[in-house]
Amino acid sequence: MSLKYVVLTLINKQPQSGYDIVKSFDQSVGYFWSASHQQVYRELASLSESDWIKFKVQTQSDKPDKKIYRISTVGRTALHQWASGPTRESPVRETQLVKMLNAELVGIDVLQTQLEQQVSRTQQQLAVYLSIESDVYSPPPQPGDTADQHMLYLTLRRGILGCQSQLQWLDEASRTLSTLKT
Amino acid sequence: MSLKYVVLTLINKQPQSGYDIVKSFDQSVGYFWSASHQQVYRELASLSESDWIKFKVQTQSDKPDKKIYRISTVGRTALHQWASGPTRESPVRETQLVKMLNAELVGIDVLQTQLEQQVSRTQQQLAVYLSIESDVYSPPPQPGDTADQHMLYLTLRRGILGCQSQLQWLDEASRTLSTLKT
DNA sequence: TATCTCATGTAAGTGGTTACATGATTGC
DNA sequence: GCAATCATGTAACCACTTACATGAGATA
Repeated sequence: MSLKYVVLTLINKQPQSGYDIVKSFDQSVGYFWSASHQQVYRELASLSESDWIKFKVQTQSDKPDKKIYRISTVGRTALHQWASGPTRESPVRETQLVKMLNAELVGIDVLQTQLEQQVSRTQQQLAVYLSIESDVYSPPPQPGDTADQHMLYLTLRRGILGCQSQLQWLDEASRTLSTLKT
Repeated sequence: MSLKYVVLTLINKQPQSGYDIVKSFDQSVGYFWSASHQQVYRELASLSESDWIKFKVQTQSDKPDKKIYRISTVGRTALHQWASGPTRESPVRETQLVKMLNAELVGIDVLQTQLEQQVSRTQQQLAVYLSIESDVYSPPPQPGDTADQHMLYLTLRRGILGCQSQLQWLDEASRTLSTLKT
């Protein structure tokens, strides 16, 4: 799939270690892509083997050594080609909806509890995104700013809008379940 | 993951053949889960092997024979247990956002074209959902209707809200790209 | 003494995609 | 004759998860 290109994108922006990339997945890139450290290290190994990236070992006295990866010319070409191509929509997979279809089997109460948990998780997530928006992006990027800044803001916006849409559905769903209980 | 349980859910509602299940994925269940026929048949084989489902071959004179699957007692217990348990949020993966981060590499024009394609695909999708909503669910399910009907409607609503949120973001993103071009 | 952060990996198993394969019937 | 629908599968490969593993320095 495209984890390969996510990793390439990050290395293209800034030469860095596998550990740094993992941190990006936990933080900034995390609101539109997730990956575990095992995936990242395996991807780095395979990208390195196909010569899309190169690395140099950087020794450190106080911390373990790290490998600093940078993109190669072929790598940048490949990234360009991929990013220019058409985008296929990613497959939909919503576990909660499957469970909802089993309403008669599990009972309404169980579903309500599950939805409540989703509400609080989504609200927390949204709160994080909104605080980033007001801390980092107020005012939002202006025409004079770099394309990069605009794009990062747009990815954050995607996260925010997604959460809000999710919450709206969760509200509809909770109301429906309530009416079914009486 | 939970493809296993999606298949179980469908068989639990109504004993049916693999082919029927594949059709469900292309149609109704399609707006919150996707699966290819290969996946479905493999899942049926493995569910059958673990005795969560049973099948009988139904011979047909005009069409090829089919295997009609039904859920077993252990299968229903397993489904109940899974559906009652906590739901983890599914990992986020949005390819287009990764491409957006490469704005400086590929250029704004390319991204605009990609977004336009996403807009038209999403609009088509939304139109389909909305027509189902007005054809099948007007008026929407009332308190007296079956839980199943309410749940099916909610899954449709999830699809609609998702499309609308996506379109809202696409609009924001397109505007941003326009301002960057000048 | 125990846990956290930094930094890297291997191994086994499951889930998912792509391509290949068959064979009968119906409709244009 | 060609494509579509019905109905089932296999094989190879790629993506992803879970668990296991190491080892040093920092902090409580």
